[in-house]
Amino acid sequence: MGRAPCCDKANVKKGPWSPEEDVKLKDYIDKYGTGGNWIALPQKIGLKRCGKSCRLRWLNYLRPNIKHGGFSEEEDSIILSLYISIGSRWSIIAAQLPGRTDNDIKNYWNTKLKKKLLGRQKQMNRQDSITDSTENNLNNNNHNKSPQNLSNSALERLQLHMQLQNLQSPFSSFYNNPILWPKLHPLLQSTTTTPNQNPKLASQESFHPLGVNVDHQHNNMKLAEINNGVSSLYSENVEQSQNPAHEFQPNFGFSQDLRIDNHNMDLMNRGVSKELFQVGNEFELTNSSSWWSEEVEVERKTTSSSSWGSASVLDQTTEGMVMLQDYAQMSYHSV
DNA sequence: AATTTCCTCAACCGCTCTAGG
DNA sequence: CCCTAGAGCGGTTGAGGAAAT
Repeated sequence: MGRAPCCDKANVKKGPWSPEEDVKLKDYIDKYGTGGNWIALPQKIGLKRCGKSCRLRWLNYLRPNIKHGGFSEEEDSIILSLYISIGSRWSIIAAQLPGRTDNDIKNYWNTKLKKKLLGRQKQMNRQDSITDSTENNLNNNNHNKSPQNLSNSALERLQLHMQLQNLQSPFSSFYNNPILWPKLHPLLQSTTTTPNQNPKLASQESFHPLGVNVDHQHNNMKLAEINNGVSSLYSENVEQSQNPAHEFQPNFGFSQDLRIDNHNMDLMNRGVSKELFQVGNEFELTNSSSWWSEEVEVERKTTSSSSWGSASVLDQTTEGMVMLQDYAQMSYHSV
Protein backbone atom coordinates (compact mmCIF):
# COMPACT_ATOMS: atom_id res chain seq x y z
CA MET A 1 0.00 0.00 0.00
CA GLY A 2 1.38 3.38 -0.99
CA ARG A 3 0.51 6.54 0.80
CA ALA A 4 -2.81 8.22 0.10
CA PRO A 5 -2.70 10.79 -2.70
CA CYS A 6 -2.78 14.42 -1.60
CA CYS A 7 -5.75 15.14 -3.83
CA ASP A 8 -8.32 13.49 -6.03
CA LYS A 9 -6.26 12.91 -9.14
CA ALA A 10 -9.29 12.25 -11.30
CA ASN A 11 -10.85 15.66 -10.67
CA VAL A 12 -7.70 17.70 -10.80
CA LYS A 13 -6.48 19.62 -13.79
CA LYS A 14 -2.88 19.07 -14.86
CA GLY A 15 -0.56 20.76 -17.27
CA PRO A 16 0.19 24.40 -17.97
CA TRP A 17 -1.65 27.06 -16.04
CA SER A 18 -4.01 29.39 -17.89
CA PRO A 19 -3.87 33.15 -17.30
CA GLU A 20 -7.29 32.94 -15.64
CA GLU A 21 -6.02 30.39 -13.15
CA ASP A 22 -2.99 32.53 -12.45
CA VAL A 23 -5.18 35.57 -11.76
CA LYS A 24 -7.44 33.62 -9.44
CA LEU A 25 -4.54 32.26 -7.43
CA LYS A 26 -2.59 35.49 -7.30
CA ASP A 27 -5.58 37.62 -6.37
CA TYR A 28 -6.53 35.30 -3.57
CA ILE A 29 -3.06 35.06 -2.08
CA ASP A 30 -2.54 38.80 -2.43
CA LYS A 31 -5.70 39.38 -0.41
CA TYR A 32 -5.73 36.56 2.10
CA GLY A 33 -2.37 34.81 1.95
CA THR A 34 -2.10 31.07 1.67
CA GLY A 35 -3.84 30.52 4.98
CA GLY A 36 -1.16 28.04 5.84
CA ASN A 37 -2.94 25.28 4.02
CA TRP A 38 -2.14 24.72 0.38
CA ILE A 39 -4.24 21.57 0.17
CA ALA A 40 -7.43 23.44 1.05
CA LEU A 41 -6.64 26.54 -1.00
CA PRO A 42 -7.72 25.41 -4.49
CA GLN A 43 -11.17 24.46 -3.22
CA LYS A 44 -11.57 27.84 -1.55
CA ILE A 45 -10.96 29.70 -4.78
CA GLY A 46 -12.61 27.25 -7.13
CA LEU A 47 -9.52 25.98 -8.85
CA LYS A 48 -9.46 22.41 -10.05
CA ARG A 49 -5.81 22.07 -9.15
CA CYS A 50 -3.86 20.07 -6.63
CA GLY A 51 -2.69 22.13 -3.66
CA LYS A 52 0.87 21.18 -4.39
CA SER A 53 0.46 22.45 -7.90
CA CYS A 54 -0.85 25.79 -6.55
CA ARG A 55 2.06 26.06 -4.18
CA LEU A 56 4.54 25.37 -6.95
CA ARG A 57 2.90 27.84 -9.30
CA TRP A 58 2.98 30.53 -6.65
CA LEU A 59 6.54 29.91 -5.53
CA ASN A 60 8.05 29.50 -8.96
CA TYR A 61 6.10 31.96 -11.03
CA LEU A 62 3.47 34.18 -9.40
CA ARG A 63 5.33 35.24 -6.28
CA PRO A 64 6.52 38.86 -6.41
CA ASN A 65 10.11 39.70 -7.37
CA ILE A 66 10.79 36.49 -9.22
CA LYS A 67 13.59 36.70 -11.75
CA HIS A 68 13.69 34.41 -14.77
CA GLY A 69 16.66 33.66 -16.99
CA GLY A 70 19.64 35.92 -17.50
CA PHE A 71 21.88 34.58 -14.79
CA SER A 72 24.83 36.84 -14.08
CA GLU A 73 28.44 35.71 -13.83
CA GLU A 74 28.29 36.36 -10.12
CA GLU A 75 25.26 34.15 -9.80
CA ASP A 76 27.01 31.46 -11.83
CA SER A 77 29.93 31.57 -9.43
CA ILE A 78 27.74 31.38 -6.37
CA ILE A 79 25.87 28.43 -7.80
CA LEU A 80 29.10 26.68 -8.70
CA SER A 81 30.67 27.28 -5.31
CA LEU A 82 27.65 26.11 -3.40
CA TYR A 83 27.08 23.12 -5.64
CA ILE A 84 30.58 21.90 -5.02
CA SER A 85 30.22 22.50 -1.31
CA ILE A 86 26.77 21.14 -0.62
CA GLY A 87 25.64 19.44 -3.81
CA SER A 88 22.16 19.66 -5.25
CA ARG A 89 20.56 21.38 -2.28
CA TRP A 90 18.77 23.71 -4.63
CA SER A 91 16.60 25.36 -2.03
CA ILE A 92 19.65 26.33 -0.01
CA ILE A 93 21.42 27.60 -3.09
CA ALA A 94 18.29 29.53 -4.09
CA ALA A 95 18.24 31.16 -0.65
CA GLN A 96 21.52 32.83 -1.56
CA LEU A 97 20.19 34.23 -4.81
CA PRO A 98 17.34 36.66 -4.20
CA GLY A 99 14.56 36.36 -6.72
CA ARG A 100 15.68 32.96 -7.93
CA THR A 101 13.74 29.79 -7.31
CA ASP A 102 15.18 26.39 -6.62
CA ASN A 103 13.46 25.08 -9.72
CA ASP A 104 14.98 27.80 -11.86
CA ILE A 105 18.46 27.19 -10.53
CA LYS A 106 18.09 23.46 -10.90
CA ASN A 107 16.99 23.84 -14.52
CA TYR A 108 19.74 26.32 -15.21
CA TRP A 109 22.36 24.04 -13.72
CA ASN A 110 21.17 20.93 -15.51
CA THR A 111 20.72 22.51 -18.91
CA LYS A 112 23.41 25.17 -19.15
CA LEU A 113 25.86 25.74 -16.35
CA LYS A 114 26.89 22.11 -15.94
CA LYS A 115 27.60 21.78 -19.64
CA LYS A 116 29.48 25.02 -19.57
CA LEU A 117 31.70 23.73 -16.79
CA LEU A 118 32.10 20.07 -17.52
CA GLY A 119 32.18 20.34 -21.26
CA ARG A 120 29.45 19.61 -23.64
CA GLN A 121 28.17 16.10 -23.27
CA LYS A 122 28.30 14.00 -26.36
CA GLN A 123 24.96 14.08 -27.91
CA MET A 124 23.14 10.93 -27.18
CA ASN A 125 20.81 9.47 -29.74
CA ARG A 126 17.17 9.15 -28.94
CA GLN A 127 17.37 5.44 -28.35
CA ASP A 128 19.94 5.96 -25.64
CA SER A 129 17.75 8.55 -23.99
CA ILE A 130 14.79 6.23 -24.05
CA THR A 131 16.86 3.40 -22.66
CA ASP A 132 18.28 5.57 -19.90
CA SER A 133 14.91 6.91 -19.00
CA THR A 134 13.45 3.42 -18.87
CA GLU A 135 16.27 2.28 -16.65
CA ASN A 136 15.76 5.25 -14.36
CA ASN A 137 12.08 4.50 -14.11
CA LEU A 138 12.81 0.94 -13.24
CA ASN A 139 15.23 2.05 -10.59
CA ASN A 140 12.73 4.50 -9.18
CA ASN A 141 9.99 1.94 -9.14
CA ASN A 142 12.20 -0.35 -7.18
CA HIS A 143 12.91 2.47 -4.73
CA ASN A 144 16.49 1.47 -5.12
CA LYS A 145 18.92 3.81 -6.78
CA SER A 146 21.49 2.06 -8.89
CA PRO A 147 25.11 2.44 -7.89
CA GLN A 148 25.79 4.45 -11.01
CA ASN A 149 22.97 6.84 -10.28
CA LEU A 150 24.25 7.24 -6.79
CA SER A 151 27.72 7.98 -8.00
CA ASN A 152 26.93 10.39 -10.79
CA SER A 153 26.36 13.44 -8.66
CA ALA A 154 29.38 12.73 -6.54
CA LEU A 155 31.57 12.10 -9.56
CA GLU A 156 30.35 15.24 -11.21
CA ARG A 157 31.22 17.22 -8.13
CA LEU A 158 34.51 15.42 -7.89
CA GLN A 159 35.37 16.54 -11.36
CA LEU A 160 34.52 20.12 -10.56
CA HIS A 161 36.32 19.69 -7.29
CA MET A 162 39.40 18.34 -9.07
CA GLN A 163 39.38 21.15 -11.56
CA LEU A 164 39.55 23.59 -8.70
CA GLN A 165 41.73 21.52 -6.42
CA ASN A 166 44.27 21.14 -9.19
CA LEU A 167 45.98 24.30 -8.11
CA GLN A 168 46.31 23.08 -4.54
CA SER A 169 47.33 19.49 -5.05
CA PRO A 170 50.84 19.14 -6.46
CA PHE A 171 50.44 15.35 -6.21
CA SER A 172 47.54 15.20 -8.61
CA SER A 173 48.34 13.04 -11.58
CA PHE A 174 46.77 15.40 -14.03
CA TYR A 175 48.61 18.26 -12.45
CA ASN A 176 51.32 17.54 -14.94
CA ASN A 177 49.00 17.50 -17.90
CA PRO A 178 48.39 21.04 -19.17
CA ILE A 179 45.46 19.89 -21.25
CA LEU A 180 43.55 19.11 -18.09
CA TRP A 181 44.48 22.28 -16.29
CA PRO A 182 41.32 24.10 -15.38
CA LYS A 183 40.76 27.76 -15.29
CA LEU A 184 40.33 28.93 -11.75
CA HIS A 185 38.29 31.78 -10.48
CA PRO A 186 40.66 34.37 -9.02
CA LEU A 187 38.65 34.47 -5.84
CA LEU A 188 39.25 30.78 -5.36
CA GLN A 189 42.90 31.54 -5.01
CA SER A 190 42.34 31.99 -1.33
CA THR A 191 44.89 32.69 1.32
CA THR A 192 45.42 28.97 1.69
CA THR A 193 47.31 28.85 -1.58
CA THR A 194 49.72 31.29 -3.04
CA PRO A 195 51.66 31.31 -6.27
CA ASN A 196 54.74 30.50 -4.24
CA GLN A 197 53.18 27.32 -2.96
CA ASN A 198 52.04 26.36 -6.37
CA PRO A 199 54.41 27.51 -9.08
CA LYS A 200 51.92 26.89 -11.83
CA LEU A 201 49.84 29.77 -10.52
CA ALA A 202 52.64 32.13 -11.25
CA SER A 203 52.43 31.35 -14.93
CA GLN A 204 48.67 31.31 -15.13
CA GLU A 205 46.55 34.31 -15.62
CA SER A 206 43.66 34.90 -13.31
CA PHE A 207 40.60 33.58 -14.89
CA HIS A 208 37.02 32.64 -14.35
CA PRO A 209 36.00 28.99 -14.35
CA LEU A 210 33.36 29.79 -16.90
CA GLY A 211 35.84 31.31 -19.26
CA VAL A 212 34.79 34.91 -18.80
CA ASN A 213 36.74 37.88 -17.62
CA VAL A 214 36.24 38.92 -14.06
CA ASP A 215 36.91 42.32 -12.63
CA HIS A 216 38.67 41.58 -9.37
CA GLN A 217 37.94 44.99 -7.96
CA HIS A 218 34.19 44.57 -8.18
CA ASN A 219 33.64 41.15 -6.81
CA ASN A 220 31.79 41.56 -3.56
CA MET A 221 32.66 40.13 -0.20
CA LYS A 222 29.86 37.63 -0.19
CA LEU A 223 31.22 35.85 -3.20
CA ALA A 224 34.71 35.97 -1.77
CA GLU A 225 33.50 34.45 1.47
CA ILE A 226 31.69 31.65 -0.29
CA ASN A 227 34.65 30.85 -2.46
CA ASN A 228 36.94 31.07 0.50
CA GLY A 229 34.79 28.50 2.20
CA VAL A 230 35.15 26.18 -0.74
CA SER A 231 38.88 26.67 -0.79
CA SER A 232 39.06 25.93 2.91
CA LEU A 233 37.41 22.63 2.23
CA TYR A 234 39.94 21.79 -0.42
CA SER A 235 42.92 22.63 1.70
CA GLU A 236 41.45 20.64 4.57
CA ASN A 237 41.02 17.61 2.39
CA VAL A 238 44.49 17.82 0.97
CA GLU A 239 45.95 18.16 4.41
CA GLN A 240 43.82 15.30 5.66
CA SER A 241 44.84 12.98 2.88
CA GLN A 242 48.43 13.46 3.93
CA ASN A 243 47.63 12.84 7.56
CA PRO A 244 44.87 10.24 7.74
CA ALA A 245 45.20 9.69 11.46
CA HIS A 246 44.24 13.27 12.11
CA GLU A 247 40.78 13.69 13.52
CA PHE A 248 38.70 14.94 10.67
CA GLN A 249 37.31 18.33 11.56
CA PRO A 250 36.36 19.95 8.30
CA ASN A 251 35.93 23.64 8.08
CA PHE A 252 33.62 24.81 5.38
CA GLY A 253 34.26 28.35 6.41
CA PHE A 254 30.92 29.83 5.46
CA SER A 255 30.91 33.36 6.60
CA GLN A 256 28.34 34.87 8.88
CA ASP A 257 28.09 37.56 6.25
CA LEU A 258 26.13 35.19 4.13
CA ARG A 259 22.49 35.95 4.22
CA ILE A 260 21.42 32.61 5.60
CA ASP A 261 18.65 32.69 8.15
CA ASN A 262 18.64 30.35 11.09
CA HIS A 263 16.47 27.81 9.38
CA ASN A 264 18.58 27.69 6.30
CA MET A 265 21.78 27.70 8.28
CA ASP A 266 20.46 24.69 10.12
CA LEU A 267 19.59 23.02 6.84
CA MET A 268 22.96 24.03 5.48
CA ASN A 269 24.78 22.59 8.44
CA ARG A 270 22.87 19.38 8.25
CA GLY A 271 23.28 19.28 4.53
CA VAL A 272 26.96 19.95 4.70
CA SER A 273 27.61 17.46 7.43
CA LYS A 274 25.67 14.85 5.55
CA GLU A 275 27.28 15.82 2.29
CA LEU A 276 30.69 15.74 3.85
CA PHE A 277 30.78 12.00 3.89
CA GLN A 278 28.57 11.48 0.92
CA VAL A 279 31.32 10.33 -1.34
CA GLY A 280 32.63 7.94 1.26
CA ASN A 281 29.18 6.74 2.10
CA GLU A 282 28.40 6.07 -1.50
CA PHE A 283 31.52 4.05 -1.67
CA GLU A 284 30.52 2.28 1.48
CA LEU A 285 27.03 1.62 0.26
CA THR A 286 28.19 0.09 -2.94
CA ASN A 287 31.57 -1.26 -2.08
CA SER A 288 30.29 -4.79 -1.60
CA SER A 289 29.37 -4.98 -5.25
CA SER A 290 32.61 -3.37 -6.39
CA TRP A 291 30.62 -1.07 -8.63
CA TRP A 292 33.37 1.48 -8.84
CA SER A 293 35.97 -0.82 -10.24
CA GLU A 294 33.43 -2.06 -12.73
CA GLU A 295 32.59 1.48 -13.64
CA VAL A 296 36.21 2.28 -14.32
CA GLU A 297 36.35 -0.78 -16.50
CA VAL A 298 33.25 0.31 -18.37
CA GLU A 299 34.68 3.77 -18.84
CA ARG A 300 37.82 2.31 -20.32
CA LYS A 301 35.82 0.39 -22.84
CA THR A 302 33.18 2.92 -23.78
CA THR A 303 34.52 6.41 -23.88
CA SER A 304 32.03 7.38 -26.52
CA SER A 305 29.14 7.02 -24.13
CA SER A 306 30.85 8.73 -21.28
CA SER A 307 29.08 11.60 -19.66
CA TRP A 308 32.34 13.40 -19.06
CA GLY A 309 32.48 14.27 -22.70
CA SER A 310 36.12 15.16 -23.02
CA ALA A 311 39.31 13.65 -24.27
CA SER A 312 40.49 13.20 -20.71
CA VAL A 313 37.66 10.95 -19.70
CA LEU A 314 39.74 8.02 -18.63
CA ASP A 315 42.24 9.91 -16.59
CA GLN A 316 39.63 11.96 -14.88
CA THR A 317 37.35 9.08 -14.13
CA THR A 318 40.13 6.97 -12.76
CA GLU A 319 41.33 9.93 -10.79
CA GLY A 320 37.84 10.24 -9.41
CA MET A 321 37.84 6.62 -8.35
CA VAL A 322 41.12 7.06 -6.53
CA MET A 323 39.68 10.06 -4.79
CA LEU A 324 36.61 8.07 -3.89
CA GLN A 325 38.83 5.58 -2.15
CA ASP A 326 40.66 8.32 -0.33
CA TYR A 327 37.42 9.88 0.81
CA ALA A 328 36.06 6.55 1.88
CA GLN A 329 39.14 5.80 3.93
CA MET A 330 38.96 9.21 5.49
CA SER A 331 35.38 8.68 6.53
CA TYR A 332 36.11 5.23 7.90
CA HIS A 333 38.95 6.57 10.03
CA SER A 334 37.05 9.53 11.26
CA VAL A 335 33.67 8.04 12.20
C1' DA B 1 9.73 23.87 -47.09
C1' DA B 2 9.44 19.78 -44.53
C1' DT B 3 11.17 16.85 -41.28
C1' DT B 4 14.06 15.51 -37.59
C1' DT B 5 16.67 16.37 -33.63
C1' DC B 6 17.87 19.04 -29.76
C1' DC B 7 17.02 22.13 -25.92
C1' DT B 8 14.54 24.53 -22.40
C1' DC B 9 11.75 24.94 -18.54
C1' DA B 10 7.13 24.54 -16.32
C1' DA B 11 5.03 21.14 -14.05
C1' DC B 12 4.55 16.69 -12.00
C1' DC B 13 5.86 12.73 -8.99
C1' DG B 14 7.15 10.59 -5.06
C1' DC B 15 9.91 10.80 -1.33
C1' DT B 16 11.42 12.77 3.32
C1' DC B 17 10.75 15.92 6.98
C1' DT B 18 8.09 18.12 10.49
C1' DA B 19 4.48 19.59 13.48
C1' DG B 20 0.52 18.54 15.87
C1' DG B 21 -2.85 15.43 17.90
C1' DC C 1 6.25 7.39 21.40
C1' DC C 2 3.25 6.68 17.27
C1' DC C 3 0.47 8.21 13.56
C1' DT C 4 -1.09 11.36 10.15
C1' DA C 5 -1.45 15.35 7.15
C1' DG C 6 0.73 18.89 5.03
C1' DA C 7 4.93 21.19 3.50
C1' DG C 8 9.07 21.03 1.21
C1' DC C 9 12.46 19.12 -1.70
C1' DG C 10 15.00 17.05 -5.60
C1' DG C 11 14.62 14.16 -9.65
C1' DT C 12 12.25 13.52 -13.80
C1' DT C 13 9.11 14.27 -17.64
C1' DG C 14 7.20 16.04 -21.77
C1' DA C 15 5.25 19.94 -24.57
C1' DG C 16 6.66 23.30 -27.41
C1' DG C 17 9.95 26.06 -29.66
C1' DA C 18 14.56 26.43 -31.92
C1' DA C 19 18.11 24.69 -34.64
C1' DA C 20 19.90 21.52 -37.82
C1' DT C 21 19.52 18.61 -41.78
